[in-house]
Amino acid sequence: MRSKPLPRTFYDRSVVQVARELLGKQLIRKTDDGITSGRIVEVEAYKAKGDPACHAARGRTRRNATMFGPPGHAYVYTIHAKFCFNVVTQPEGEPSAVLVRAVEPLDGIELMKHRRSRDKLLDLTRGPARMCEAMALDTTHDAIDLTNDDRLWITDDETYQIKRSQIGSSPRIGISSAQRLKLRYFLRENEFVSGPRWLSHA
DNA sequence: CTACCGATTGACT
DNA sequence: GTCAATCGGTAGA
Repeated sequence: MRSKPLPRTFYDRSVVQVARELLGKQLIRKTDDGITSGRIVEVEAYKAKGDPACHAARGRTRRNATMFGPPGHAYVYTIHAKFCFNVVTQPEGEPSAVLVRAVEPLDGIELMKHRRSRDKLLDLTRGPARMCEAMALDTTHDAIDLTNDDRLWITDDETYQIKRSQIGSSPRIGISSAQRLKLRYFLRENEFVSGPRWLSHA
C-alpha cells in the first residue's frame, strides 16, 4: 500500500503558498534498499519575478530547465559537489520552486544512518544536501513527477496539523542578495530545522 | 578551452 | 565561532 501523492493542483499555486503548506507534509523515497521518509520542517521559496536569487532569474539554462516545466516535478541541482531538492510550483512559464531544506526523519532511519555514515539523528537530514544524501537523491532524479512516480512523492499527514503560529519565517540561508525577502519558512522549535539558532525563532 | 563560483558541509580552534 | 574542500554549471575568450 502506498500513501497518496499530493495532486497537481496542490503545486499549481503561488510558490509562497505551496512553500508554507509543504510544512508538516511527508516526503517519501523508495529505492531497492527500502523506504525512507521524513516530515518537512524547513523550506525556502524562490520566485519567478523580482527575485535575483532564483536560478531562473537570468533565463533558462540546461541546469534550471525543469523549473520552466509543469508544477509538481522535482528540481534537483548540484551545488558545492552536493545536491539540493526542490519542488516546482506555478504554471509553466513562471519558473518558481520550493527548496526543501530539512525534514524530521520518520521511516528508514537505519538506512539513512548508513547512507550518511553518521549515527546521530540530528545529523541525518538537517540541511538540504544532508537530506538528499540520507534519501539517496541526486540529479538523476531531476524532473521526476512527484504526483506519479513510485520512487519519490509527497503525501499529506492528516494526523499532523499545523497552526499558523507554529510557522516562523526569515531571510533565506546562504543567499547574499534579496536579504529583505523573508522567504524561508520553518516549524518553530523543531530541532531538525537547519541554520543558526537565532534564525529559528523568527 | 579556462576561470570563476555557489540555495553546503564537516573539521577544527 | 572560523575556514577550506569540493566539482559541475556557466560565462567568456
